[in-house]
Amino acid sequence: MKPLGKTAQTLADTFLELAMERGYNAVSYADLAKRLGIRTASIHYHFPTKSDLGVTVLRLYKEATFKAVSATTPDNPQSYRVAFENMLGPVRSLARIDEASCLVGVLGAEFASLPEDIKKDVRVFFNEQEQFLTHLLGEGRTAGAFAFEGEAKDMAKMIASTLQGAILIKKARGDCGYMDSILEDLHRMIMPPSVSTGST
Amino acid sequence: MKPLGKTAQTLADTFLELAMERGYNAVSYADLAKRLGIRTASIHYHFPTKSDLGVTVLRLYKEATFKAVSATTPDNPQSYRVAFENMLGPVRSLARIDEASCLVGVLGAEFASLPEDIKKDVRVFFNEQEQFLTHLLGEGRTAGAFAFEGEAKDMAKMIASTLQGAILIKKARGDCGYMDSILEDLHRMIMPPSVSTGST
DNA sequence: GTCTATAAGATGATAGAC
DNA sequence: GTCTATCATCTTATAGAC
Repeated sequence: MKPLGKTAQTLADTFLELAMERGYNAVSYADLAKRLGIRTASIHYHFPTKSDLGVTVLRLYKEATFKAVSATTPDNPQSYRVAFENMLGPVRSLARIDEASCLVGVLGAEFASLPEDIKKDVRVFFNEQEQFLTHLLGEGRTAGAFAFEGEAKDMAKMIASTLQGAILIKKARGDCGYMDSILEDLHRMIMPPSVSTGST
Repeated sequence: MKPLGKTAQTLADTFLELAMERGYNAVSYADLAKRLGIRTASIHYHFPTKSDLGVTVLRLYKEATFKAVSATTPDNPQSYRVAFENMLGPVRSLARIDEASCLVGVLGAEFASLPEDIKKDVRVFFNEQEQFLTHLLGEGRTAGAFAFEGEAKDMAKMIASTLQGAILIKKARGDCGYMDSILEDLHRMIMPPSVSTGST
């Protein structure tokens, strides 16, 4: 929606970075203040409460995650594969940072301890991700872009779960290469035999 | 190793329950004291520091997870399938509790904020799980119990990641049925066409 | 083993000056 | 927008009585 001011944006960026490493509960205003060289009171000017900050960061994260998704064209099979690859973009970025994992996954892990606003947004994220993937896979299969057995929704759940788990294990093991075989396997799982692995 | 006293055991059980819902950082001695009807000082008698408690709980969790794994018999294909199903036992239990997810996954999500002892144990857990699954799948395939393409290690990573991610998403969405299709899909992924889904 | 009492520090947050 | 000062509360942890 409305663009953040410079300090607010830096605060959001920093909070995201730390939360992806430690979790929501382990990031304090004091941590952010130290990083930016300001006082904690100044942060409250931009984000009155911690949950305000969390909601904003989650909103930006969601926008970044779904913006990469180009519009698909029913008569062009290739467009579905492009959309799928776009969806993987942020994942591939995260895969290279060994201390970080998906913000939404982290929040999911801490779920019961989160403020109500954030709980809601995490649920919405997973719902929308599943819907997006289900449509992409279902319509893409009809268009001949993908090939797999069973329901599109079940494949969407498989892919979302595998990515989420892999990125988490990658972080805990500090192994940047962990996701390589996973991404290839997922690719193989939905691509017709003719399509080769599109690694970046 | 050494069995815990009654209070220590209850403390460990309660900590596990709460940590699987909220994360490690969001469970305090005050929470435990309230639950057991004792004072926080009493908890320090059983577990001097919080990381002592965490390490103990993680050890018990690991033992419960791996104990279900029966010894496999190379000349009996069925024994590999039994071992695989035993491994899924704890997962199926967790799948039915909608507020809970895997302790190790939760700790993985909070990784950078954890005490060093616990970080180490989390890493060891994931390492051993991968090794166990790799051997089970590899030798099981040789024995004719499983059928899949590619390296056993890659399939082990797929399965571990998918389970971890699915159980996390299940918790965030509060959807007990979420894992049903996932477990069936994983089954289908490694079982020869003749073997039907062994649902509990 | 459990208690009271207490400490020392962190935490999220506010009021009001500049 | 950022600061100082201050707050109430929570957090892990210890000393010592019962």
